[in-house]
Amino acid sequence: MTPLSFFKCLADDTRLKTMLLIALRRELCVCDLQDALDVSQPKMSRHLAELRKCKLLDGDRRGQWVYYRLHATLPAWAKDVLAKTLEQNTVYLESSLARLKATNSRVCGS
Amino acid sequence: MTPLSFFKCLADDTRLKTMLLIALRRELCVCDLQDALDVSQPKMSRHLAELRKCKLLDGDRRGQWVYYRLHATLPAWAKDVLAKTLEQNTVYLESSLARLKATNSRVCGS
DNA sequence: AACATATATATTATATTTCGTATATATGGG
DNA sequence: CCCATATATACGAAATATAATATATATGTT
Repeated sequence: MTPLSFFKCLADDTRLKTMLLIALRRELCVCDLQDALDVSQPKMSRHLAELRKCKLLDGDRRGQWVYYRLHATLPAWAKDVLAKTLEQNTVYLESSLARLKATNSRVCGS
Repeated sequence: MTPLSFFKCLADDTRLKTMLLIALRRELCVCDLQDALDVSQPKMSRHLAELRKCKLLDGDRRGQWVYYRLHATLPAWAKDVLAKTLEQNTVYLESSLARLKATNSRVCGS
């Protein structure tokens, strides 16, 4: 993973928020993300596919749900970038986080 | 400057290398960058214009040359991102750095 | 097996980005 | 003022990215 491909992945609102939310929460399933980011199902899935392809994320299926987390091979500097960005940009994630919490208080997919 | 616009700026080879080189060397003039990155003059200028517009860089003219440096208002987290990226990706910058050194051993623009 | 839910992909249209070429502006030196 | 050099911008073409819609696959339930 080159720095360029890493930043290209972060250069889209859906993907950036996805990465930050997962960095924060360790793992999230597709429907959580979809609700938190308020995007259509295919849109969410497409962006996750790209993040998988670039090895930023890895997904594992548990029953009908697929849970995504940071890819095991994601370099330390990339994790640091996510952590720094997260720390200093709470406003950017605000509304997504609010929706995420609302979703999580229900059962996923209910 | 939102995290999204920041990462969009870094999502291009010319702009990313430009930012990293300037983070490393504090300031560089257009022709140095143009030589180091081996790109055409309008291409260099266009990307610098975008980095200026997004307030990642600031340029000041001294005589016929314009020197670029990190924008005074660039947030600390953004500088940290550049520093981390720089530290752990020497290979990515390798050849540009080599060309930069070669150029700097001459007078700029000779 | 039939059906519901979660997720992934394909197709096509649209929007955005990037680039090359040409041209404009700014500075410095005869 | 004329010319050379450095830098910036405008414009149209080509490449790339994104999205909506439709469809496919996988799992769980009855």
